[in-house]
Amino acid sequence: MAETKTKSNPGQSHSKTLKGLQSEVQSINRVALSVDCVIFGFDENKLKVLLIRSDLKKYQNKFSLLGDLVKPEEDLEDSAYRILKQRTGMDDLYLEQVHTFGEVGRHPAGRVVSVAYCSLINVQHHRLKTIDNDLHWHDVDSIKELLFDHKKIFDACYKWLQKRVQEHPLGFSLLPNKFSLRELQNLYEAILNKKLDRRNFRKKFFSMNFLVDMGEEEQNVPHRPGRLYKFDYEKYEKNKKTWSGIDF
Amino acid sequence: MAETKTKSNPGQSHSKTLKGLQSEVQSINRVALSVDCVIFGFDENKLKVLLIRSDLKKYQNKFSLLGDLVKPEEDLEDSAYRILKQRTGMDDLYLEQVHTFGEVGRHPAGRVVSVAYCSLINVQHHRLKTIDNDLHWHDVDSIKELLFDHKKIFDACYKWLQKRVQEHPLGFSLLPNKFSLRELQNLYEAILNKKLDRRNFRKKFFSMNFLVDMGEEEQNVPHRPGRLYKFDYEKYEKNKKTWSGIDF
DNA sequence: ATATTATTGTGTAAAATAAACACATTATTT
DNA sequence: AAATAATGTGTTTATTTTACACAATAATAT
Repeated sequence: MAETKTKSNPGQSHSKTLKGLQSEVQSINRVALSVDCVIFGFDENKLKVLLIRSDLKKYQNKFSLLGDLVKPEEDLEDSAYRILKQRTGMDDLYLEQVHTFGEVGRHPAGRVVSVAYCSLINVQHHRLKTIDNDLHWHDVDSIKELLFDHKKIFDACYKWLQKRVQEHPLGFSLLPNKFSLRELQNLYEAILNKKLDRRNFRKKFFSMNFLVDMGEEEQNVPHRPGRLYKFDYEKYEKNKKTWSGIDF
Repeated sequence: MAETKTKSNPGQSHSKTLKGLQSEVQSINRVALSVDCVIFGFDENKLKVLLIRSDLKKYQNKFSLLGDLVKPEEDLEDSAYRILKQRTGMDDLYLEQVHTFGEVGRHPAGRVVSVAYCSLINVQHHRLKTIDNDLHWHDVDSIKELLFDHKKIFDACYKWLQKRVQEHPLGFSLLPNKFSLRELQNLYEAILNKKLDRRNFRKKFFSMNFLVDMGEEEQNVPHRPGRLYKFDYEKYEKNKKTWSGIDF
């Protein structure tokens, strides 16, 4: 919040005290604030989203994003990290704020404004410590309806991801540390929902100079194994100025 | 907000009632929510931002963004439009949400989470109905310090604008309805803070097929006058698929 | 009137990037 | 040993971006 002034008193400023503002902030005009996380994963060559069956009896056959109220003494972003930790058992996940949804009627329990965050996780890691029986991965293209306005929130985050992944190297958060170029391409094809040219795809990523050849090969594939690479963040930072895209 | 479940009770769901959630939403965990608007203008070939001298006695020598608390019965976006209307007297301004700032200590009056909006206005129109003596246009490159964390909010919105203007035709909101290509280029140079090649600039905009030649020329310029154009939103919608950029 | 000034309006060539496309190689399976 | 299925690699073409110069025009100064 910034400066408020009564419309009837234009041109007269310095009329408010901090104390007056404090009481305004502490008593009236408050709303419930929540965070909803759209957590993407990548498994079996499909883009997935982590959902939970609604806690609420009335809505128990609907799926929902993972969210919670922001606590009064908690930074907004910390709130999102807390939800991720509670739900996945994982720390240090990729997390970015996408949009805030604040229509009056969006939540049946009253005025709840929700800040949407997008998170990307490595499904393999998550599998080992799945915490909650009601949490499930859903194919993104199977999402037809969600609780409240969560479909709208999901759509916004999915579009955001499709755009963002073409400008920033965030897809690696969805893959194991070591991956083949085929896996990387499958990921991009799943996110963008279109086929890409294999040779041009390889050329493009190699030219960006942030993939490190691990000198290893895929195991247990029923065909010639591909080389394994890892994403090197330092090399990314060093080279990103020289690329063509805005700031991939 | 979405689904909350006590950490101590994993795997057990459908445990909450809507009523229970309602009381949670209505009593505890509430915060003050505000909207802060970064209002850009373009005048004398410079990008400007509309600021107000702080209302608060304690901070009366600091400048501030234009904001207010969100009312309990007001859509978030409507809150932003209300602020714009109050401060500029103008309706139907370009407005887009940019980011939400929710650190615990960001506001001295208590916990205030703020949603930042970016707005673009035609300064010529605004001049005619300036409402408030404490409102002033500031060159964006003169902004060194603002109230609270408003500099951070401003920076985020300015970066957002620089990126957004290269993907969407929103710069026209900053210009008069009729403008010369030189004015348009000056605008882009001011926003991006760099020189552009005049011939390539013209070629690019003409190729996008949304500028309509008004058959008029500039008046009162001390040199050969340029032709005047207007931005045609319908033509933009019709042709935007055919361009090179992501979705300029 | 004339010259001067400042800016408009226009096209092409070179460079960089993106797109299209085929075949030999290598593990695995049969 | 043959069949399978995917890897690894380069070139050609099309498209996009960049760099760059000069004649035309209206206003101003002389």
